[in-house]
Amino acid sequence: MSKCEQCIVRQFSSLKALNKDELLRMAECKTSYTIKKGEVIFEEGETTHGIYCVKDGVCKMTKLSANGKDQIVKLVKPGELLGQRSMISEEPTNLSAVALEDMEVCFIPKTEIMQFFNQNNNFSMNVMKTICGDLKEADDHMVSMAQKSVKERLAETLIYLEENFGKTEDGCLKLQLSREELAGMIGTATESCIRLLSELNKAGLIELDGKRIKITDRNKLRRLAD
Amino acid sequence: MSKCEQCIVRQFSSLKALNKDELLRMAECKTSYTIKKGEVIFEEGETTHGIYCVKDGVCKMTKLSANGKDQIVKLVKPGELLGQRSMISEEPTNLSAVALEDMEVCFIPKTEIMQFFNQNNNFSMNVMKTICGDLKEADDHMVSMAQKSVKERLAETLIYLEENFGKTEDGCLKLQLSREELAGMIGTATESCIRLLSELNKAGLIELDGKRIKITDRNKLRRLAD
DNA sequence: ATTAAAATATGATATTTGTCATACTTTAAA
DNA sequence: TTTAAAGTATGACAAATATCATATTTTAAT
Repeated sequence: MSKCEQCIVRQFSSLKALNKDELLRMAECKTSYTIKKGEVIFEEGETTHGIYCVKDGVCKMTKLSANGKDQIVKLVKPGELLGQRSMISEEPTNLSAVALEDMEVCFIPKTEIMQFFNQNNNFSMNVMKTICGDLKEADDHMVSMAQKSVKERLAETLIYLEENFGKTEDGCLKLQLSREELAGMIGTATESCIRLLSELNKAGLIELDGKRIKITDRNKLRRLAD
Repeated sequence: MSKCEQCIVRQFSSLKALNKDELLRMAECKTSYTIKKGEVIFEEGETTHGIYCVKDGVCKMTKLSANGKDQIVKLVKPGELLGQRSMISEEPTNLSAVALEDMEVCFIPKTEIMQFFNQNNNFSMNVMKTICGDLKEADDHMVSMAQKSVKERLAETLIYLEENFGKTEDGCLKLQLSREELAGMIGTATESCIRLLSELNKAGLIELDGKRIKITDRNKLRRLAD
């Protein structure tokens, strides 16, 4: 059982407000999991009894829409917490969490988190601020979906992926999504996504090498995204 | 200065967790406003220094998109609070609030709310739960925007308006939105919205009488919405 | 009551996007 | 290494949606 005190990613989440004593208690009751790429952490509709702290690897939060397609609502990276929303609301989760890479996560039971809420006001405020940030992002995201064209959303998403998940030494997006997943992020058909990628490629804004994508003209791409 | 203790709408918001003492304090520092239909309560980008409690009337929360159209992100009715998100995040608001009807609202300064956060854990949890509920709605809304057709979104929205804002004695939607506003809710061009309303009218699912809309076949409309 | 302005309605047309078919390429399993 | 399956790519076409033009109706100001 590793010590939460020494865990670096804690610094990036609401958990940074916890004191030594609280961290020791958390270390004792947490459970660590290794999750392989493609595996499900929890599924839409499930009741979770705590939250997951992502130590390593990225996962997607998806929602199955009425037409049978998986919409990717959000990507979650190391340092972030999973499942706070449904734990606080005391409802089943509205989203599924699926690993996009091999992951390491720690599960912290609800009872423990609730104690922190009661004892540590800084922690509560941190969680509240995080959720408020998520809400703002969700609203902005919704407006994009409603008002922008697919091409604009694709451009926007490519820039988002580069800014938030970085690039490899040769300049390609580090986070590799399938075309289907990319289509699921921007809310379009896989073929449309592929077609528009080709178009951006021909226009010289990006380069395609199989699954790998390199942004070659960031400015034009950003202008396209609005 | 009216007493918060006796205000009915308080029961519907996070404020129901406040005790007598806290309510007295709040009554002393709050400011009441009357807002006429069409007036702006706050504008996207403004910094607010507290929250508004809606006592009467409905308002729309909008965001101006890059293409110059106002997207309606959310409607807020009596009993709900306005501006919590940006107050907690300590950021300018990302949305504008505009009255759709004559309104009565009370402004409660941030300092006061922050004291409640520190003293009253029930209140904090209530606020947190409300914001979590908003987040869930925003995510669901986003998926609708991304995956549903304009016609499906229109059907969905009409049902939402009836369920949440009721109907007049003669069965029309009580909340009267202009076609442009309705288009702004579903994220489409005003003409498309008008055209689809005509279509639903001809198909016998709704009846149109100028600006007024009556749902005549709720089941078919619901099936259309998915 | 009259009139101008705004809102609603509808047609014509262009553009965007989705769907289906099919070919090619990569990946992973036997 | 071979082979099947999955993923990527592209064409052809259909459907959905936006845009522009214009007519009609409603609303509000004079």
